[in-house]
Amino acid sequence: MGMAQKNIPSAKRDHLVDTALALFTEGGYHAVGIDTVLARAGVAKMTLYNHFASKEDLIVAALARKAEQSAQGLEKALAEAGADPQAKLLAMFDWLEGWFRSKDFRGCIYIKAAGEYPKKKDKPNQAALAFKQARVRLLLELCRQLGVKDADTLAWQIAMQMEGAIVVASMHSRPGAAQEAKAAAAVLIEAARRV
Amino acid sequence: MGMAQKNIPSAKRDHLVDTALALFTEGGYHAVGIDTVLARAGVAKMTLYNHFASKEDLIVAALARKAEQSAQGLEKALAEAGADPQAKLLAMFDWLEGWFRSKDFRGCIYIKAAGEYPKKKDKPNQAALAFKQARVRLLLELCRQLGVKDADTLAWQIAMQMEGAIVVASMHSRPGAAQEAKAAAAVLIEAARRV
DNA sequence: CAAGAAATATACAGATCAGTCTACTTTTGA
DNA sequence: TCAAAAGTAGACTGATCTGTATATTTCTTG
Repeated sequence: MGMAQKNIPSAKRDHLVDTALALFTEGGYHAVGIDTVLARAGVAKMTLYNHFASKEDLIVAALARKAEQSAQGLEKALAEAGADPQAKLLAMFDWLEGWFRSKDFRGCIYIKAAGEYPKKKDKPNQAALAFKQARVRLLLELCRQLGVKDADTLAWQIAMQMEGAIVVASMHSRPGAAQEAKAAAAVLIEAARRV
Repeated sequence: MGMAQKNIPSAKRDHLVDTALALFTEGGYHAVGIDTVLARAGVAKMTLYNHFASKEDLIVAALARKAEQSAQGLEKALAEAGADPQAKLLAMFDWLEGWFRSKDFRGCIYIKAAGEYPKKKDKPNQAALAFKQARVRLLLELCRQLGVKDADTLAWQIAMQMEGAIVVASMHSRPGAAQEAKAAAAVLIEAARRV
């Protein structure tokens, strides 16, 4: 019978996830219905439910897809910044600016996912938190490499500067926020070095 | 006939807005239906639609109610901080921490509103942006009083530190983010003074 | 080619959604 | 007191929602 197994790679599944990511990014999670995604993807409803148990699972897959893309782009940007951890940290804000200035920038889908699925047990909420935690771990690792005394505090401060830049850039339509945040991060790093 | 006029003060209307604010804060805007709000408020559906043209208008009213409460609390905190603009700026982060540690802290309803109503023409989006703009204006005024050279940049940097603190506190369940952000703001202010 | 898997179209269930309508009751204020 | 205003109950649209059932077709691959 016509039943694909869940989580098995498939071109249709891939396309579905890509379409879902684009539409949820544009319109939000609750506001965009399954039927809209299916129509845009040109895929039958049963194909969706053969690959995913629920809409929330599709959302989680879309969040994971974005996480891959994001990690890939960021790793490249960090590699191009060279070996210096400070240069890498500051390069993250240039990378942010590139995102802010891309024509399809609609803010952070993880912040939005946590907003629309506020309960800790909600799968999109868990996926969003996991992504953010990974980013903080990356910041913490770089701050440790800086050799500053309180790497933990600095990492969270830079994390907040980044999250704030995303919020300001999206809500106020202010892509230049990235450079202001970068300058702030530089000041924070210098101050942390001096301690 | 039984038709109250829109935007006319009324105890029922007030209670409806309070209930809506609480429920939308907890569960999100699309996820919480009109019927849920009405049931919780103990109010008839026609009472809602006699006071508001649509659900979105009720959301806007709830956002406005929160803005009043927020402005009231913040003004008090700033007044208690004394006349020094730097003290006022740093006091904002203590005020943030109080909010983060309140048992009903669920993140920023304006960030969420902008996320769920992403189009600029959506009324909740406009209301959310207006609130955030007002806050930036307040920060800018305080930074100008500091007498630093680039008050504009400093104001946006502190704004980002605040927004980031809100995101981190809510997503990572980290109310202590407020103090880390406060320390960061102090560093940024000191650096801006030196220029 | 042939068999099995994958994807399809379509109809449907059952719930929920925002919003309307009507007739009735309660509250309010001159 | 009495009339207008405000609020209520409840049925009712008509749309939309997630998810399922079924029968058919297309694709893949040995």
